[in-house]
Amino acid sequence: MKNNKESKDLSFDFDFLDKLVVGIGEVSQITGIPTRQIRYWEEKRIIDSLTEEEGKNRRYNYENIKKMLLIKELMDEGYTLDSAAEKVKKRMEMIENTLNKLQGKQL
Amino acid sequence: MKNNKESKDLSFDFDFLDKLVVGIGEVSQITGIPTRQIRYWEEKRIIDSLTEEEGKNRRYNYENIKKMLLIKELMDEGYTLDSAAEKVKKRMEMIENTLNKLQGKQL
DNA sequence: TCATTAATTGTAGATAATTTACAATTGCAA
DNA sequence: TTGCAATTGTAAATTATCTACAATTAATGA
Repeated sequence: MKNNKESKDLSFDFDFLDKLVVGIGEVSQITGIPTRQIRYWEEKRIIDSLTEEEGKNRRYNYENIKKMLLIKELMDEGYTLDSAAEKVKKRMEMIENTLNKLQGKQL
Repeated sequence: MKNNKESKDLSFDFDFLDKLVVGIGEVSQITGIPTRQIRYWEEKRIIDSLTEEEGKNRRYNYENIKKMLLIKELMDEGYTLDSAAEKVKKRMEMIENTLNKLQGKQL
């Protein structure tokens, strides 16, 4: 069953999350990770963005942001950037699953 | 019971929504409302933003964005801007309630 | 039809935020 | 102390947003 775009009650709002795309400044505010560091992670291909062309401003979706937060968490626990990034992949899959289940239930 | 910041499973993520603050460009992308129109609505005090000082870039939270979407919906149904804005207030309260309930239950 | 008001749209010039690129710095482990 | 990982600094260019003033379009009532 698809998420009904017309539903007015919007118990919660997965459509919103789907459309949610933000710039690097906002990501930095949300996550507490400095913009400089976000660019560095991207440069190292630890994370990626939705940015269309180079030179244009970077864009991130919920998944991107979530990934940064998870990596940050692990690094605070002592992981290196690379190992954290690796570990996060699996965690992301779990989250993806959880979200899908919730979405399926339409809350 | 407070939302536990440390919870790793993050069934869903109300902390995220709380921190979510985006610029006018993103709001425009998300809602489909042109930036020019968003500024106009703000000028008319139909909506508001979190912007700290004038001249700095506008910032919006989830509530702000939701309000715009609701107003847009009503105007599509034929309401005038002012009457839509008025009607939306009540609807916002209902949503606020729903969200609070969900948050209370921790999903 | 004409005037009036509501709603939106256009844009110039100034400012804010982000970009890339090159370089320096810091911390840690061998 | 050498080497690598991770981060940080910043200049100059570019992109995005800002305000302010004005024009345009649409609906309504006289």
